[in-house]
Amino acid sequence: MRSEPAPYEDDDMAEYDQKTFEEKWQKKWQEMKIYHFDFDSNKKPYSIDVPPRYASGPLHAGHAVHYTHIDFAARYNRMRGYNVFFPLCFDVNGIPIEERVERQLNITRKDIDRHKFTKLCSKFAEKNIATMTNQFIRLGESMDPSIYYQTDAEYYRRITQISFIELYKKGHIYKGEFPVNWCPRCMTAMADAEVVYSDRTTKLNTIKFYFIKPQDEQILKFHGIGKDKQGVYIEIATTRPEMLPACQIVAVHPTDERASWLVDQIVKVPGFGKEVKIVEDDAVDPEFGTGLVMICTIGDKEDLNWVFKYKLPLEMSIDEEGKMTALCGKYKGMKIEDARKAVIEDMTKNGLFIKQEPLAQNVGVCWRCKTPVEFINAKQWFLKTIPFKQMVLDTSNAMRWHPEFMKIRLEDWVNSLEWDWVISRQRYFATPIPLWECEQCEEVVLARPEDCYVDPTIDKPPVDKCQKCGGRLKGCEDVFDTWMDSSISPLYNTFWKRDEKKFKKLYPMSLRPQAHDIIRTWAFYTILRCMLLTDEKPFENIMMGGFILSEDGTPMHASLGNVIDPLEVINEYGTDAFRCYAASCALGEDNPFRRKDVVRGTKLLRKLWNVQQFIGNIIKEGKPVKPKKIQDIDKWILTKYSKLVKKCTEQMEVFDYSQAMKEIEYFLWHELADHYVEMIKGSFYNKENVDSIRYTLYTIGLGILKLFAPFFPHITEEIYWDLYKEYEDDKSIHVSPWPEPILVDEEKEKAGESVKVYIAQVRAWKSEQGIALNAPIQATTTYAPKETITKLKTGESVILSTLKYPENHKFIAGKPEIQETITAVEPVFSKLGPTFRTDSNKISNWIKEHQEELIKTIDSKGDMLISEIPGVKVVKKEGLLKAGYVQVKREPGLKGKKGSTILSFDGFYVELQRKKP
RNA sequence: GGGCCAGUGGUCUAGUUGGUUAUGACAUCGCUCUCACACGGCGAAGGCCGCCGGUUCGAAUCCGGCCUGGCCCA
Repeated sequence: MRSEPAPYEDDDMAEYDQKTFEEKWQKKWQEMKIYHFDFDSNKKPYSIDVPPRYASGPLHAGHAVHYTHIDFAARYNRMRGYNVFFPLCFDVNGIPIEERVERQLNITRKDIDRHKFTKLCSKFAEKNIATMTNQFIRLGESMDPSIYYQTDAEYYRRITQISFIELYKKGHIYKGEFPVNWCPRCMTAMADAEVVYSDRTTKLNTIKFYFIKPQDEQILKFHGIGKDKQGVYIEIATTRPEMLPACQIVAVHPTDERASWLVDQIVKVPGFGKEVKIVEDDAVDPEFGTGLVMICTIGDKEDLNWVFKYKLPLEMSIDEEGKMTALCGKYKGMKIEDARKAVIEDMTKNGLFIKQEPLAQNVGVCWRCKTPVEFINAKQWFLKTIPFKQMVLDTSNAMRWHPEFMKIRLEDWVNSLEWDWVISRQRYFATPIPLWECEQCEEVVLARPEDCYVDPTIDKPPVDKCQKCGGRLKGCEDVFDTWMDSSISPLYNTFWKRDEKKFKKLYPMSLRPQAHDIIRTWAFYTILRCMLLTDEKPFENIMMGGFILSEDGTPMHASLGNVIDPLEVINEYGTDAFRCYAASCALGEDNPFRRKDVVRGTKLLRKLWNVQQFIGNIIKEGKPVKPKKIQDIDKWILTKYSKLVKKCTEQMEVFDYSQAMKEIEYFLWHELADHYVEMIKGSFYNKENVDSIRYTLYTIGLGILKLFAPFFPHITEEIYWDLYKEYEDDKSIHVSPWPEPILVDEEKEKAGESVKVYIAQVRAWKSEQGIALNAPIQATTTYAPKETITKLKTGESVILSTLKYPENHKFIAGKPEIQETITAVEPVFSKLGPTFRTDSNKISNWIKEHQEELIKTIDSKGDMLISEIPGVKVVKKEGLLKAGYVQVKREPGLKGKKGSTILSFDGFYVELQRKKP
């Protein structure tokens, strides 16, 4: 690295080239290995349960922002002195990868050998992993590759399997025959979480159900009831006529006027002849169709409630492949859509069909292939969740949520749960369920934990045959829902069942960062599993990221073509600028991608660079020691800086990055650059208070660089090495300690503010008058109230330097002899309101309407009693002005003393010598 | 249909223990090259704070209803 700072006079000041040094540091950091978690360290660990990135494709800007937020936490805590555990990791199991591979090769998984297929999936994922690993580097992520994991590796799946065996032994796992969400295309069961809802138009068919008994003619007066030569019938509207063979009952709402006639009657299912009873149930929507509904096992979740309520048999009309079952008679083996058409055709032929009309419907579909989800009765493995609702809620309460309202979403989800978690999938590319079953008696033989990882479709069971009946054992072909893998990430990370000592040290983890769309899955399942296995919460903090939308405010979707590639942004503006946008995204809120904030980032970075170059020139002679006397204006900026450090630290602690960033930015740009630097420049070049200024600028320069370091790792490292490294021991700013407040002097801060205002006003005035800022002005006297003068005098040297050292200048307490007129008297609502309540409107109106009179009175008598306002009754004798009920606006006359001009600013006056003619 | 979040100048955004003059950025318009920075500095214009109602002396802020967008669920 460079050792000699460039001399100030030289033109070859450090060049600002963001992109070049970003690349340089990304390489160097890898060589320096500063982001490695140290297992032998005595430092307190700060462990992050990083979301293992799903390996189905490259990161988009939304992911990039989330991982950048996590990196802020990692870098901040590293500087706070923690031993940060921040693994690079990927999630590799599951259906989406299978699906991409199927689409890419134009095959289905059933076309080729199971194990060949999973190899293809691995290969596909590996390519994406390589791409994303590079993306993480380009994003400036300080992830640790030495604690890398991916969820499809045997070392990881092994832990999933062991956790299953443990849960099985604890009695939390069961195999059940249960209607499950089933995708007929993917041929797999799905968790509720995998069902998405989609609006589509379907057809509502009205068909005839004939009564088996003759009916009273009077019944015909009701709607939905008719008669033809075949007899009296009720009309029922259905979107699923192919499900008629599984029809169990017909229902009508209890308040329906037809209910008393219909309930307990028997009707015949059209086309199939089955006889079903009519019941009354208030779950029927009287507005829908004819207000009469048939209930089949089972068309949707609502039907399932009826199945339980009326204890209906689980007759299924649709099988696993989406074909009609034997129950459907002549329609057996037909596909759902074909069967629907055929049934309608046949009924039309037989006069059972009345009409068909379009219907907008919100239907549950497979989240992956958008095929409408069916329910089938299948044997599946379940993890009990319903008995543990309270446990999850209690655990969630024991963790700190950021932002807190996200916790409500988990609570709502938990409270609405009705079923246990279906953890088996009829897929290939996932963790095998580690058990064998007896082909005769279905006895379960679990794998031994020490044998895991096992693949029961290949590996032999621990025993030869069924211990119960001697039957042959068959390896389980089902695999786990991928959430079974990802929801033990805190256990994997902390060496559960691998290294008890490490586990004790690392569990629970410090932070779970994640996005809010997977609260019901990742957060919920993780809390559930970890509690069941360890009886302790998995993490201390949950940081919930919002959604990053496209620039137009719509969600990013490949199909919409609005996906933003973070590398494209980085190539154009640089990583630190992208991270500036990321920092501007408030936690937990939806943020559209704002290119402007990236551009703003480039400006901020340049400003930081320039300010630091200025400081660099001032500190180039060596590290300044703390001087015996720190000048007042330096105490002012050091106080402001110290308050910034304190506030910013608090905000970083609660992951409020957008706020923290804003504070630092404001301090840098305005307090430090616009005011402090401008104030001290003149006196510094004049060699006044040099030690104090050098110390102040070094302290703040380095401190602010550190505050920025988690956000802008590249530029801060570059500047650190350029300007500070030769005086500091830390080999990287990212492993240097977080700054501490230096001093807080409230009085000097207030005085400094007055000086700041004075100088800013003078500079603004010069700018307005078209006077060059470095031009001297012949100010002879500054007038102001006594206390303001006292404050201004503390900054006399910087004031004089700003005024460019007028020959003689005096501070005088009081007002210059000028004509000053009151222009307005305004009511002060915050004072009037609490005192006069209802009357305050009356008073303020009177003040507004009697300006002239009021101005006169105050001008001549100095004040006016509140009681003098007509209609106001007060006990105390109070002066309007004295009690603070009004504010007086004054304007100085333009005339000053002979030979001089008087300028008035807020609260002070500067007398200028007129130029000699 | 339900839960949560958001709705503030042309665009984006800060601000909610209620105080009448609402923050900043981008864009626009003046002025200005000053020895860190013209990708800078100084200034101007631009808002019935989504809509309607309520509470209050006073509402961007509290309450109720509605509309729009996002996420999740049914």
